[in-house]
Amino acid sequence: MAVFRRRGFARTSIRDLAEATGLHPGSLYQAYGSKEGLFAAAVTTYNELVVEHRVRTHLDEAEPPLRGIDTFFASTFDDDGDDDSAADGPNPGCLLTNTAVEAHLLPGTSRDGVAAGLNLIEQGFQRVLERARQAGQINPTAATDQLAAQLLALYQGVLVLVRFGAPTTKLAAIVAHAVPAIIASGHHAEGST
Amino acid sequence: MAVFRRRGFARTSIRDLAEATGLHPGSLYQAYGSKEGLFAAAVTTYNELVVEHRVRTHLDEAEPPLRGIDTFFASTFDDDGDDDSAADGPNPGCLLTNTAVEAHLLPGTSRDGVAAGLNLIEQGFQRVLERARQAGQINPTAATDQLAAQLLALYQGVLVLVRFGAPTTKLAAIVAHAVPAIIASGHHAEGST
DNA sequence: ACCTTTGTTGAACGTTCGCTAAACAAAGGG
DNA sequence: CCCTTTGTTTAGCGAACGTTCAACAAAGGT
Repeated sequence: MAVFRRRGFARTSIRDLAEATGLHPGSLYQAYGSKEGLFAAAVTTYNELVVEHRVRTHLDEAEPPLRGIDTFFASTFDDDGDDDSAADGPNPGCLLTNTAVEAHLLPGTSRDGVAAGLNLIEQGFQRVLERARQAGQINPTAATDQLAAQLLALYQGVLVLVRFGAPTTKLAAIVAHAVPAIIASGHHAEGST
Repeated sequence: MAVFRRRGFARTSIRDLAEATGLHPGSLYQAYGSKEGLFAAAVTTYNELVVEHRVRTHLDEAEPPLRGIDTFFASTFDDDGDDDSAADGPNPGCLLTNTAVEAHLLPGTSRDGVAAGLNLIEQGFQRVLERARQAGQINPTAATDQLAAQLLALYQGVLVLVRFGAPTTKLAAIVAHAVPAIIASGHHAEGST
């Protein structure tokens, strides 16, 4: 899973995967049927182990709710993220983002996995925005589904820049301003009505 | 160039490129030295033919200035973009975005090309924001360099979702709300001071 | 016309790829 | 214990890969 995250599907060979898993090619084929099957399983596992965990930690359990959004973004480029990010070398970004740009060249199972992962994130954004609303942190009439979609787009963009190695200070500034701007647009637009 | 954009570096073979260019492998090697050299040249050409053109059309020449930002975003998923986008099949997104997530596995020349392209876009955003400021469309004290960085991140995220095949209506809604929210944050933050 | 330089072609090289199947090992059941 | 089933290993297959180079063609100069 980590190897796919760093190298992408096309550049990761079965031999790379054999080495990373400690299993030999025959076993991998026995278990997953093909390289694509293995990849789809890796995406699913990534969603379960990484995405769900991050969504739960930062979006479902953080207090105050809006603080969780900040840390969700910041943890993509801080060194306190998931295990893979702590490893030496360039930040691997997010398997979903890295895969999204090549997903149309993969079978539908991998694409469905990416879609599921993106949906986890978007729904997580929406839930935390609902919590923020109930906590009086944002306007009661803010369209949280719309805000969640916007945050997802921004999040993907930040991940691209993270992956490309943009300076951490720049990323932090982007997040510090753009996230509140988007969230506040619920306030602002309604406030001026 | 178009093949790289659709398939990425790793998945594009020299034979693909020979077919696309009409030149044989030996000629490609004579001219570019290696597959990586060819790729770096493709990124440079993409910046010159596609990115510069888009930046000039939408950001440098559009009136009113803020309208240009809208069309710059919208043309990533409308069918009236550059020639490649008009072709049949999934939207190829942006070569820079697609490359950014694998750039650390490529030589520095390609990475420099991606950095140059991203910079073209960011500087284009900043120039159009300056124009908007002079036209009285945004707050005179807005930090246009900061806004430009935020717009670049959002733009990259939109491109990821475009590439992944997100519904056009969803993308349009994201752009319609998030872009003005970010731009208005110059207004809003200063307005409340 | 002939020679030199530049550019192109096409076959083939060594390497790597995804994948397979026979051989082997481990686990389970009677 | 023996047999069957399941899982693993390992060598090797055919195909594809990036790249090279001898042969050929085209362009330029005298």
